[in-house]
Amino acid sequence: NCRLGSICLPIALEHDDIVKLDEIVQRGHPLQKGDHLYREGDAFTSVYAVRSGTIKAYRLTGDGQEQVTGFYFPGEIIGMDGISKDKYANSAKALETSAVCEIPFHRLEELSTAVPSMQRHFFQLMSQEITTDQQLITLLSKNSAEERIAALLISISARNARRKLSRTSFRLPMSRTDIGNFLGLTVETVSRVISRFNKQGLITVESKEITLLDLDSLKAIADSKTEF
Amino acid sequence: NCRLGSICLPIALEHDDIVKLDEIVQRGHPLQKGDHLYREGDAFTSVYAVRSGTIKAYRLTGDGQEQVTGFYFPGEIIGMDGISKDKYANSAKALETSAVCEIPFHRLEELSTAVPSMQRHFFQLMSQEITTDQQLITLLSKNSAEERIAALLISISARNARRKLSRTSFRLPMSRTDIGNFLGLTVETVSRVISRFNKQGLITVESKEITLLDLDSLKAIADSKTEF
DNA sequence: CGCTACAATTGATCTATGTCATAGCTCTAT
DNA sequence: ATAGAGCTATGACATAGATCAATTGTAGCG
Repeated sequence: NCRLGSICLPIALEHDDIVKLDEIVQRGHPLQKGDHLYREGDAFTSVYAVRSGTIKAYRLTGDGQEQVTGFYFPGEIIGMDGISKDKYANSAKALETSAVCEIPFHRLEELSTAVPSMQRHFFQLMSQEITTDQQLITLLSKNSAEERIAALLISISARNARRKLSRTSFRLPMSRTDIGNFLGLTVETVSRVISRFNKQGLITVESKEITLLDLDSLKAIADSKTEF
Repeated sequence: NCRLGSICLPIALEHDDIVKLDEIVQRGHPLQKGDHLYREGDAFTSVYAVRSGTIKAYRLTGDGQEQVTGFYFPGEIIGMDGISKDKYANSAKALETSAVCEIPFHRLEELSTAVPSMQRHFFQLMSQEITTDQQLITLLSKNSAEERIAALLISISARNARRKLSRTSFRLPMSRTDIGNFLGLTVETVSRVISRFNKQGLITVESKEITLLDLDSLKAIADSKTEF
């Protein structure tokens, strides 16, 4: 029922292998809004597939500020940053009621050794995370506030589409502060840009409910520099 | 002689396993300044361990600008971003005469299946790349020009130290333009900050030759927000 | 149901960094 | 050597976005 085979794992795996993976996955794990899945520095044990809800990943800077490093939606995998040092490099916190599948890493390693296609798939997931981070680097280093926010809206829209949800109408699970933090902007700037998009007729907003009225124009703004 | 065992692969591997790895590595590959190791979009075949010199990784944005995503020094591994889509997501170019060891990925996969510690090590390398990228994200989104440049200098210094080279005196292999591009700054800002550090007695510069006179102060500037 | 605390908006002002312009420097190739 | 093509440096000016401040909106909670 947690369709790992099709969502978390878009790559072709033999049916038998999916069954094997299925066996090591721990279900359940309901999280309330604000609950932590793990914290920066905790011993690394597992990666998690988001089943429902939204998870925010963030790390603390030297002076105690928060840096949001990603938002994770259903079907996405979180926690792979913990592998290198055997402890999580980020904290992960639920932005709303969420559920995740826990995948104990040592089991995943064993399975990867036994099943080469599983190993390959996991290499690909990690590589994917690298390229996603590099896209964010580009966004932060080259794009204006408007471009960054348009890119985020388009990204969320595309991820919704992948889950067969509306591409144009959805609820933003994160606060304006989190958006700003993720995109390297202040809350005020985020608020202003969103208001501007609203006035320009590109979107409609009622607090967190958002409707993208002119996807093409938003894409044009976002893609002016980078795909995201 | 290419001491893979100790530098590229700091993790403990059995002697026999190192020998096996050694067998699949292709030596040689001399690169002249400006030569490409691979280009964005090329079919992914191998990852590379830098043996000598410096390699710059970069990608092109939608409007054709360059975004530098990393500098790779001896002992570091480049090309892992290519795994997810079976083509390189970055171009890699030699900033000076360099040599690399080519590690064909399909051989590495086979070896990883056969040797669990090898698999684990490669997972760790990829995870390491993720956390490095996330540190850069933080740097770009939270830190001032001075902090970014101090952080880069400290990072290069630390990587030199790891190779038993001088921690305080070295040649910057990349141009000011590349530095700015990597750090999300313009050349002019890079130049000005470096001049300022010079005037403040923190460093000495003669074009690309640089000496860090006051490592502690530089660290204080860099670490004010983030380790790098 | 109303209180409280936090989230979002909006305006006024400030500032770090970008942009533009110029000039000197450095390396490479002839 | 020397010419040329890029690099690097530095100044003057412009601006996107930060900061500060005040107001309104919203969601938990007793």
